[in-house]
Amino acid sequence: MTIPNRFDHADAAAKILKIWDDAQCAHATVNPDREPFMIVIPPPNVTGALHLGHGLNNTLQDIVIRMKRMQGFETLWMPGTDHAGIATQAVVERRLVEQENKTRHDLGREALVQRIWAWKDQYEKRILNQLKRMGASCDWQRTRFTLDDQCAKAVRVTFFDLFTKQLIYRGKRLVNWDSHLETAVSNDEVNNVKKKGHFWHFYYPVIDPKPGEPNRVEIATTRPETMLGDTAVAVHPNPESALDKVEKELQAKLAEANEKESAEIKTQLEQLAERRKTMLPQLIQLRDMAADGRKLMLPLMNREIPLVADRWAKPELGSGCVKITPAHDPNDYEVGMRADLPMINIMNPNGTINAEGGAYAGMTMKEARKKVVADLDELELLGDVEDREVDLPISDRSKFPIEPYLADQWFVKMDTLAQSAIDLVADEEVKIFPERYRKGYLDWLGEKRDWPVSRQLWWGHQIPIWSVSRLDAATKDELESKVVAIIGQANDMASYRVDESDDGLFGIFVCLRTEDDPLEKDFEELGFQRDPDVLDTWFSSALWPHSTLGWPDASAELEYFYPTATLITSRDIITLWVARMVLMSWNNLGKIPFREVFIHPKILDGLGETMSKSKGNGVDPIDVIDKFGPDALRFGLARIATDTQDVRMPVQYECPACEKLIDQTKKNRSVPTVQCPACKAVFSTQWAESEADKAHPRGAVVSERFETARNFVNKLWNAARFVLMNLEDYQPQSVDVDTLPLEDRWLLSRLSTVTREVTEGIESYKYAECSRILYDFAWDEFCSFYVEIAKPRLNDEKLRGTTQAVMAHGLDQLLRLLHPTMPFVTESIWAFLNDAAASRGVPAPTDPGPFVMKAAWPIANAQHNDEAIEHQFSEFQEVVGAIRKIRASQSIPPRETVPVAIRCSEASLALLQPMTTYFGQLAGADITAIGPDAKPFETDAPLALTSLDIDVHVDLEKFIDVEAELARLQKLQGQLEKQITGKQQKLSNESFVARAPEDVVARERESLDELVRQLQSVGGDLERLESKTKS
RNA sequence: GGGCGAUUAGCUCAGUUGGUUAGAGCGCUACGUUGACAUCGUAGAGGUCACAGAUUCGAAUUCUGUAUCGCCCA
Repeated sequence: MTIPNRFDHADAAAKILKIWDDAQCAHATVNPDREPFMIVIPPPNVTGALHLGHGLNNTLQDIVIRMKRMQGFETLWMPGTDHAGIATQAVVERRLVEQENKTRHDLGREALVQRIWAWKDQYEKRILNQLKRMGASCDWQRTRFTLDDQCAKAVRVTFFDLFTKQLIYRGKRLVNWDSHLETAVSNDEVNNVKKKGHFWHFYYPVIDPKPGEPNRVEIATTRPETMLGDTAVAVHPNPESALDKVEKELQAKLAEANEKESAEIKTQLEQLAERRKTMLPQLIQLRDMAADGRKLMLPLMNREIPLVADRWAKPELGSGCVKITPAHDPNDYEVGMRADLPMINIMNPNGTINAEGGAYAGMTMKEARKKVVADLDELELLGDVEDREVDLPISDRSKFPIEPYLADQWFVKMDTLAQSAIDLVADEEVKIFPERYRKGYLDWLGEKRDWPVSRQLWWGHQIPIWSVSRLDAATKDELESKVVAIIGQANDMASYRVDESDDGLFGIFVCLRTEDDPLEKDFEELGFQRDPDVLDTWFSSALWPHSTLGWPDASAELEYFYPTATLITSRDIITLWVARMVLMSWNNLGKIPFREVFIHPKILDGLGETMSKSKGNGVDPIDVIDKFGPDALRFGLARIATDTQDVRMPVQYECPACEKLIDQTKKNRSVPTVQCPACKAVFSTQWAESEADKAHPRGAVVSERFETARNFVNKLWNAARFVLMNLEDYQPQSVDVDTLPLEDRWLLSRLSTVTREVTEGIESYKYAECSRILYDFAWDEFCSFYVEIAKPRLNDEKLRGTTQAVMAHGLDQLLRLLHPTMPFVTESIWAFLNDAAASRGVPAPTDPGPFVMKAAWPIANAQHNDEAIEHQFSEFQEVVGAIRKIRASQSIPPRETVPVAIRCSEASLALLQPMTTYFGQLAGADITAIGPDAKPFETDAPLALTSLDIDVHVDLEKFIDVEAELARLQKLQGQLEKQITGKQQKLSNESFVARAPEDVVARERESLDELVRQLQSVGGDLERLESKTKS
């Protein structure tokens, strides 16, 4: 058998994928003979290709899925993608502008949607291919898309149900308006950035002031243009008590403050006192004027606006008065609601000033701002202009500033829905890991804020509501009776509601349960029009676990697989997605969607920033796979998935010419070409646009963090290669475990422990720990010790057969345990192992099956677990280590064999005697004496293993380097003395001796004794060596 | 402003209920390639566990505060 000494992942992976696919290894069916286990994939957005974060997310899911499949569950991993309304439409629109200089309105709804479908097809294909190449064992025959017919049906039925339950209502609400995309975006899609701005002070004249009253009021704003929509100026209803309250808080803070803070607070208190003196009387006067109904003249618009008393005005800040623009500021909106103020919308959907802005109509916000300030200045109504840092809300989708905007939106009432999702997590029906994320989930739902679900987009599930509005009472009654007549008996398919608006007019809203219902036409003939808006993407994602299984239709799959077992996702969508899946599942099915949720860390780049394509630091999993292989990608990700903290992963460009890795910096990650510092070749990056730049070969962005994992794959491959090379004459045989030599029983015991730890670890999402356990076991125990010991045994005809049996079993078990993390290399080796040892196992050989992917997961054999054996073996390992240390300090060449004498107890002798030959293999040692009577050599290098009561002596006759030996012993002596001093101090501390538990004290005493003995022995050795050099 | 988390070797991270000399990988140093593996082996150097207090016989670990960083919410 010839096996190459490198695992050719590129060649193997494609073949293995095909074999699995042909054998339908990942296909799940309803199978009453097995217990079901299902996970739904968090559907990736079709907006763009997958990055390393997806790589992590899907690797973790696949590890669980693969283990469960091997454990015999009927395992379904449901794949699919998400249409990601705003994000995807925004990308396509941006390209439209860039490439054709067209807007969506130039194209029209149908044509734009068609373009987005084309985009979706392209990226869905790419994404699914990425997942497949990573080895994700999804049931690809069931692949879904949040906008496909089945999901659409689920969305429609759910929406109708909520509408019928009166949980969907229409409201004018202040929304975050993206005036570039011309849609509302949710709070979660808004980022606040700090920007330098100004604080402009204006004066509004008072109309008919009474004697003694001021003739103008000062207000200040960071957004002057909004004054066009002002409908009031507010002053605090009780400025004195408000100031008292502020002062009280400051005093309380002062009492607890440190020196530095207290100075600051004192200054604030002084300012407050000053304000009380100079401004309070005026604020009280203004409050009284407000009570008396005094009005102000809004400049530029020449509109009378009231002076109102409202707690939103802060007497401790600025002039103490605040302008109120209810239609363009969230806080002012609240004031407007409280004081029943008119709400004047001054903005067009595209962000320009509308007719309400009078002379300013048609200007952009920016232009209007400039002009308003200039005009007020002209009128001598402009006061100070301060520099100030302001929070500027930016749309995460378009990167344009957000305008608060009053718009008609559909809302889902969250009250009872949210409560159900709270209860289910609070009662641990749904468990969230790590547990700390529970709080955020519960707090967010606890606010029970209604969910605005309208999106002014074309890409998504169009809202199934037809409406007629602005009807007077009589017309309403007439139309309503017609609606009732049309609906008639079909009230399970159509539903309506009537709303009265502020101005006493009515609107009628009809919701239809199914797509293309013939009733549509009937309503349209009555003048009903379908709402052009689409639903928030999360509405369809919220149904994902059950819509993918066929809901609302009854399906055998739904019956069998639901609820799913676990959801593995990232923390930023706990509220947006996880919470909504819980409440929607409860609403639609009365069931939880999943029993557990695991939140995994995020991957950051070397600078601690999130990876993203727009920064240029994003890593494509495919690039990592091409360079390091899919197993290395997966193992490399799994081993960093702890539950504590996000992971930093420094990234590099790979020079396509010389393969050197070049660290990414803020500078070089945003340039179109980079010159390799090693070979001076120039390569292009994702930013290359000009033909000249693109002509250079592309440099992939990867991370050297995957080298460790790649090396591990190689180590496993080569260990397997060794095993396979020594199985040529393998014959299956049963093994009597009790009569096996120590090293075999040690391996079996370790396998039992590792199997238990890994099984429990994967079940509790401890990926990093499992990876480490497997890495250490495979490398440091199986390879470094078991295989090394097996070498001489395989040359011994008497031992060869059993050795082959145990070794084949060890490799077999290791492959199974590693398979969920490293599916390709393990499947590849599995095929070779099946050729060499078709039947294998301890104690009795069995048929392992054609695929490790479908092989049985190991069960920790408690009978093989033997602590005494493991302890004994570690004695052996320590002796090996001692010999190696002495050799290294003496620079004895590895190929030289050195005589070694081991002084030990009778018990240790019994253990070590049968293993003497292995010291040769592992430490190049020839054991000349072993047992209680073993003596030092004439030219001796000793090392005492006091805790084991073993002295290791190496004969240096042929190699003695006195200086080196003296140095080694002196260093040892120094270390011992330091430790002894520490222990002595500890033990001379009376309260330690008195108060620490007895066993701790006893252990300290014992170890001190041992150290002293060792020091004496080293002292003796030193003396002998010194006298020898003198003689 | 509120909440959550982090700070351990040059880098990236582990570190169970407080108890021998705080670990790993990469990087670094020295030595070593005819048979599984140089994507390797053996050994070594490298740490005031962010800082300041408190609790305790004993603190990387528990508590309080400070600083810095990250995320979420307002």
